[in-house]
Amino acid sequence: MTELRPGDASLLRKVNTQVTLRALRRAGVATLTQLGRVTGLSRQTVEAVLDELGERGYVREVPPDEGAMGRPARRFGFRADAGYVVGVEVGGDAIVAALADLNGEVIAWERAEVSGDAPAHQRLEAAERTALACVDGAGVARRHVWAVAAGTSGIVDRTGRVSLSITLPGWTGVDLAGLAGRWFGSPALAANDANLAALAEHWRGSAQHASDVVYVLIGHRAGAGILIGGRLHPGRNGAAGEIGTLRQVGWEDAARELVKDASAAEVFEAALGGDREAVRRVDRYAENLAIGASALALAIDPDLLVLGGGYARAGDVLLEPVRRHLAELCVSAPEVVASTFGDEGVAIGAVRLALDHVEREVLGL
Amino acid sequence: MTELRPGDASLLRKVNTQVTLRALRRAGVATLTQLGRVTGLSRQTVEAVLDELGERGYVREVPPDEGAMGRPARRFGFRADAGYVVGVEVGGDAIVAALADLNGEVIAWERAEVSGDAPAHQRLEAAERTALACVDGAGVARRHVWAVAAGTSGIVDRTGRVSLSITLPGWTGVDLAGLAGRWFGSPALAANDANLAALAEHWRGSAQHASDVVYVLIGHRAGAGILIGGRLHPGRNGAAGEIGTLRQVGWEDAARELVKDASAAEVFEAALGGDREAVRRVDRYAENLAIGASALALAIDPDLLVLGGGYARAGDVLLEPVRRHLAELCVSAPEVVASTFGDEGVAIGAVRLALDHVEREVLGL
DNA sequence: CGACATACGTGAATTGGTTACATAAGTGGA
DNA sequence: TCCACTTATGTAACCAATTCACGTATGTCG
Repeated sequence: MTELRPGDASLLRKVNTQVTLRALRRAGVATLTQLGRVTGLSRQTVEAVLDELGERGYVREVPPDEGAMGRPARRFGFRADAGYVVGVEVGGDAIVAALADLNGEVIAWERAEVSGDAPAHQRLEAAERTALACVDGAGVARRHVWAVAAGTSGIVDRTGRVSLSITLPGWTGVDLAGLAGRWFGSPALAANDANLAALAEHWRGSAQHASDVVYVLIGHRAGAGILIGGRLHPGRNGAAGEIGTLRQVGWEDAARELVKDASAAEVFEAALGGDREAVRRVDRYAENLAIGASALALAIDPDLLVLGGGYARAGDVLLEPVRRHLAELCVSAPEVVASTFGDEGVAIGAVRLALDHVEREVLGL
Repeated sequence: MTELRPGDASLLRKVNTQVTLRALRRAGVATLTQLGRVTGLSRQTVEAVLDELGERGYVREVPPDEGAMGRPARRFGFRADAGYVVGVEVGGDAIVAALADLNGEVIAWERAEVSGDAPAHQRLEAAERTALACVDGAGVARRHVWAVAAGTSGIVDRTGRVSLSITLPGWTGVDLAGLAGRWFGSPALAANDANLAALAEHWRGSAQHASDVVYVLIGHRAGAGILIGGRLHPGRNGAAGEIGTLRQVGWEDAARELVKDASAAEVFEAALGGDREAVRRVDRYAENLAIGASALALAIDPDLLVLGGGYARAGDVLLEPVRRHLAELCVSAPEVVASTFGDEGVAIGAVRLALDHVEREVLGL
């Protein structure tokens, strides 16, 4: 239930600040009159709001446009460089960090390899180093990082603690959000990697126009992330989408059978070339995948199913059989598309999560 | 995305009207000062709001309290009888209609049997007759019915049309909401029965304190309804929760095996008495149920799983083995409870859905 | 250089809300 | 019966946010 609070006059200003800010960010740079028109507010109100935002450092005046008719209008722009957020993927064999401004423009990447057998403390140190290097390398002051989000495999509870990890040694029980908060002394969040990848697709990828999304992250292990109404649905324990653990679904050994003796890329390549055995194996893998995916699709009836992660790069060689099997299994199968992002999806989703936090807590609402 | 509109002063009044109305409905009857205290608004504002609501017919002044200290305060109450809603279950072999006031108090029930083989038009006529009889019998004028909602088995799309029904003859394609709208000339909604039953449990049943709920309706056929954030999650095509159609899940023939030669009630009775064969059959049924339920639970990771419908009345004889199998299948199995409502759950959920519509559309927000 | 277009600046009016304080209308005890 | 006490009501002054109206400023174009 939405907690409904009474409103005095200052509520109006809050609402109109949000409206104006949103319009300004969409427009990039705009005049008072333009903002008044798109928001439906009077020019005077927009001006008052922008004055306030200017004092708080979120908005700056830019030089007026030249060559236009009439008196030149003052122009304003959102100060995307007023603050920054960091999104980090703490993966099995790599750390990926992204630094983004308040518009979500990624201005720096940093990447580091890490052994899959590395103990938790070592992985955490690598993550911290990578995040700090990313920020320092871009010449951004650390105190300007307003929020950090981290994504990792396994089940992450709502406090940002890894409550269960099967793949990473010593990872269960790690308070990822708590530790990440110390990197920059900022608020910090943590979530499951597939969930974040789903968020990324909804933000700037294949799922922009979908509201309910199931994202299946496929690689050595498969996991799923779920968006309901465009928002993360982690579930009570952060375990939503963990369908792979159901024996009947068969995600456990699906990947193992696929690769058996060759690398996954080789198998997909061979299947694309028409190799009978490879085609059969890919089809079998697709079927297993489709069983789990259909369980999710039937449960949630999403607008869209996105396949991402390493194996998704295979493209239609894999997508087609998945679509075929899914259609057999589902009453009304959702559209199936490939992820837009490659390795960066999780970090981009983490950036989005951190931005969500900033927009909620700092910019108000 | 929440469409963010600019606010002028009248927005404040809207917000404060909602706050006041909610406080008044919670309190039942209250004075201006009391409402001011709980809402955080000034007495004057509350008075102005209540004046308006009084003119619109939603609030009435009641005689002041006697015997209290100080000047007697004017007292106000929500006029729950300003309007009514009707909730109808259009089931396989019965129609159940409930008439409720704006507080959701059910003031009349009406029930009619209908043959499972009855063609669609006959079932629809029975539904209309039952709904009208319910309202007429309570002495409520038909024009005071502000909204109607109907629940039925099968997949109901977001326009309220039955897009797929396996059990009821000729039911696929019926525009249930459209037809129900003609009964009273009111707005009308339609949804899947399990979804509505879930809503009922969340409103006044076993799931009041849960936010994400999976409700499994078990009887001759099993279906599921899903609540996310306390709200209905029908999915893109209204098919969310239709996990039973997945072959691997085995809901298709679970019930058939259970009853085989006896009635379900007899089997549960026998199992309770310790009959080995009956216990074995119930356990097998519970396992099948748990497989499907665990797929839903893993997908959504709900706060609570509610078992309802005819078979759920068996109680712990069935619940216990379901819990046991579920714990084996799920990483972190949700709590499992029995539904609070018997046959009335769907109609009560329909009442809630109709009330939701009224509160949204008529009372504003 | 004047006509035109467009944005800016200011003041009054409106709406909705709050605080402060005098006044009204009960109860309870002397 | 009357007076103190308690609690609610009524009224006035004030504030915050917004809008509208209108005059003024500042550019371009012919």
